[in-house]
Amino acid sequence: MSEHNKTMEETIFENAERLFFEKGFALTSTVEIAQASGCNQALVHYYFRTKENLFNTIFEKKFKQFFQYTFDLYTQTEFTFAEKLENLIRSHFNLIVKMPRLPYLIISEFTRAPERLKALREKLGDSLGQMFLALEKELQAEVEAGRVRPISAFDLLISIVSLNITLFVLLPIGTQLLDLDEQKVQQLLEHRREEHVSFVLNSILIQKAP
Amino acid sequence: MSEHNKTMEETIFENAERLFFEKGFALTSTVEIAQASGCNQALVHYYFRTKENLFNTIFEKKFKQFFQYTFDLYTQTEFTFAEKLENLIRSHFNLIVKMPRLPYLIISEFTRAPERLKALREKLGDSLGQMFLALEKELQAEVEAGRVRPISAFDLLISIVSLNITLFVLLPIGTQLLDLDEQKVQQLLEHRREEHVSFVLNSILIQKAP
DNA sequence: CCCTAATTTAATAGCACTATTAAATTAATC
DNA sequence: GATTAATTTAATAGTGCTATTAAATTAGGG
Repeated sequence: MSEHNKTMEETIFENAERLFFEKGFALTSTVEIAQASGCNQALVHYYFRTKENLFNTIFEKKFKQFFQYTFDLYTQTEFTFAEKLENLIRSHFNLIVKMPRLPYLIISEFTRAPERLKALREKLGDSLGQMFLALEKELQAEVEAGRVRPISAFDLLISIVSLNITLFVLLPIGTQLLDLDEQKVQQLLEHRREEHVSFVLNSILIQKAP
Repeated sequence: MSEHNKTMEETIFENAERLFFEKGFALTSTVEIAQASGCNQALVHYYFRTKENLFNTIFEKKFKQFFQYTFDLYTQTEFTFAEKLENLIRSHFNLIVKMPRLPYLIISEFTRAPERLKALREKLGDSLGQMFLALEKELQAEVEAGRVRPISAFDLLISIVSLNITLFVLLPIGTQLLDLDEQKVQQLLEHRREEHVSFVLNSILIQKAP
């Protein structure tokens, strides 16, 4: 239990968050947000002025959160490269499990209004760049040691991200298409998580001849 | 040159196609389609009755086209498994190059209205299933021969599709974020196409000890 | 209890859009 | 050239939405 009862502003914010994530910007109206929060629609505008404003606040919060986590994933150091990579893939996957609609939202909202990207790039700061450089350095050391096939950190990350996000972007469609129940979905996710790990490690690690 | 000048119905259809692919269903209005076609907005409704109708006609056409092509990709037989796989990945990639906005449209429109899936599943017929079975059979033969690590056709296809489509879904965002010009985009695509081939083949083929 | 500020509501202006209708125009046929 | 059908337009009903304004209500501090 939190100290105080939720203020209406918080309630609105949370309902907006939920609805935007469920249905995206265009299909969520301020009327609906108000109804879900048990207040008048004008109140939504009183607190957040515009729908765009409200959405951006929510979106930026989640976006930053996501990339901050992603950054944190790569700061442990007591592992081998292969282990760290394995961790990275699993953690990134697990992170998306917690925010399964974020990839779709990022895609659809930046496709709708690409100009917002530049603003976010600044707000993100260097964290992503730092992580990238750290990975690149270690990766190239492994390549030179002959333990990893030649590949750039850029390519490696794109591939990992592609595998992870597409699964969640296509999951609603796949669930519908294949008539999957909750349990089947769970199984599929666990299976694919390990498949992503295998897929990437098998692809870049050079097997020693026995 | 075609035999006759385009009828207004065709003009409307083509402009609608272009606009829907550029901006998706929600952000394209029948007014805009009419303006682009040089006619009154009522005419769009005269020929196609509703916007939904027009969109579905266009979408189903492209969707079928895409999967028909995909199916055709896997009917050649005079190659080794590795070569066929290589072909499949490259051709699938090249196909998306020709319809780069289709993946995004499939994702966004089925996310918007998932019930349409069932209808399309029937219209697609067996072609996809056939291709799937053919691949599965060959794949498992390779696995048993020890030339390929154990993996299902399902997993393999998901991974290939993930790599290929995410690239195009994220490309508009990436282009904006990294300030890529047309030439850089071209280079990136060619590079990634080959990277996808390497990534998949390295991942599933078992290297012989020298 | 009164005053003031914060919160909430009711009402509505105004926009963009889809879809329909009836009328006008063009083309086709006889 | 008159008649009919096909095409196109003008006008508009009707919907659902965002945002604003002014008024009403609630809560807190003196």
